[in-house]
Amino acid sequence: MRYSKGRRTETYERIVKNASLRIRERGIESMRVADLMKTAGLTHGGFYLHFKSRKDLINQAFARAMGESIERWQRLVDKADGEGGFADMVSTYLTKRHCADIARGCALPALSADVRRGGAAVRKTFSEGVDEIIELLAKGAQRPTEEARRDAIATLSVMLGALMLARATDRDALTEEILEAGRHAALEMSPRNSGDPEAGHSESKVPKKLDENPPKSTS
Amino acid sequence: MRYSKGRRTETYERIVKNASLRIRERGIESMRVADLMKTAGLTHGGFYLHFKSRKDLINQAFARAMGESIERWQRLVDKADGEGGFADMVSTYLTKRHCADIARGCALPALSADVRRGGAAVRKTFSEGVDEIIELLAKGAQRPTEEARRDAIATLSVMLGALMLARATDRDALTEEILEAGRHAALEMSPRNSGDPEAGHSESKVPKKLDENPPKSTS
DNA sequence: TGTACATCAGTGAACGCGCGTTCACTGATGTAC
DNA sequence: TGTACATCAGTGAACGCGCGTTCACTGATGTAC
Repeated sequence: MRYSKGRRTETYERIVKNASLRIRERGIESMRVADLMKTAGLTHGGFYLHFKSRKDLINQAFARAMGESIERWQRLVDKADGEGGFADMVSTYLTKRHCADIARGCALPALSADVRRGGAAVRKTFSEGVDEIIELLAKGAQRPTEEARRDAIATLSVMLGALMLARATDRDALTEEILEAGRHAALEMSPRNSGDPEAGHSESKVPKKLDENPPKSTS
Repeated sequence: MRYSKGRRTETYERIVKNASLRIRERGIESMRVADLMKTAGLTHGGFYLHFKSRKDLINQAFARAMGESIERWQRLVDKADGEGGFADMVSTYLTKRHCADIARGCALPALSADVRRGGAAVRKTFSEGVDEIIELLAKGAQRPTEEARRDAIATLSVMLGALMLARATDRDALTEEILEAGRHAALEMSPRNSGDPEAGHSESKVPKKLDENPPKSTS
């Protein structure tokens, strides 16, 4: 099995993949070289055959996480353009499931705080990625670019903000309430929903199926 | 000067204060005991006279940061109830100034990612604090509690999300564009602004003075 | 087909460094006389 | 008022541990003959 063609590339891919999950789960700086190699079924010594340094891997892994996230947004937007509209997109993003599955979830809520404290390469990748996602969200709207981008940013901000708050919160009722409020708000302000001010208020379109625990004031 | 009454308490306070700034600036896990003591003008050995462990200080410092942030929100809301309304609150929060001054800024955007990865004490303090802030924002609204809370959470989410995106971004034009979009959206959805759907569209109330660099698509 | 050799992904001991924590000691202050 | 002593916040050397990085070595595979 050893030396089968492309073996080295396979290993490289496996490490980057694992790292892209790990940094989302535990934070960029918490990534440990030996720990990661163990996860990949290897010992720590071989690491430097594939990467110049720990920081080098971090840059690769972060780029991978961003790339996946952009693809994810692309799929969500494609689906929104087909059936469902933004409602599906929003209610896929703001769920308990996405709350729990940070490792495979969107890189924006998982890593934006780490990016701010991170290196230049990471910040550049992030900025370009965010701009791409904004473009994705704004593209479909039949309105002036500037306005569409503004609403796209607003939608992205609520979704990001609500998911982060929901994840950091440790009381189930509050978590659910935040997700529900986020879904409601994101839908109201999405670029393709509010072409005219009236049409924006689409209460009935917000799917409620995810509310096992009806939101309630809890303090 | 040594042994003047309350000297020990003063030192304790100074360390907690410095730590509360430091964890916001660099993240909870990046806080170093020796480094922090140096900032307080002391050597590392004395640390354990005041704290049981590094984690103990982290809990204290985080509680301090949350406390300050809640007070900050209280002041913002008080001011909003007087003159200015929500416009002032929003445009104070979503500025380049707040972007830059993370250490003394709101703990929510600075630390919510760290909270998710943090200990039980930190998560509890955070959850209770967030609930308090939601209550603060919802209180003034003359509408059903549930609806007011929902809008309060939405406002908080955009402000948090937009500030985090703006901070993580490294291109000035994009940063400004995100702040502006956040200001616009937060104002539209604030609990006291949208008593009826029509009154909510208060474009003219969003202060534009902060746009030295007019937002533009940059990719 | 079988044997000797070259290749190179992966191994694991070792090194240096930073960091949290401990502990015997210091020395300025307050107090007893 | 002056002197001896007790107190205790703060000092800094030392310890153990985890981690990033290096490097001489291993051993399975592919190739030459």
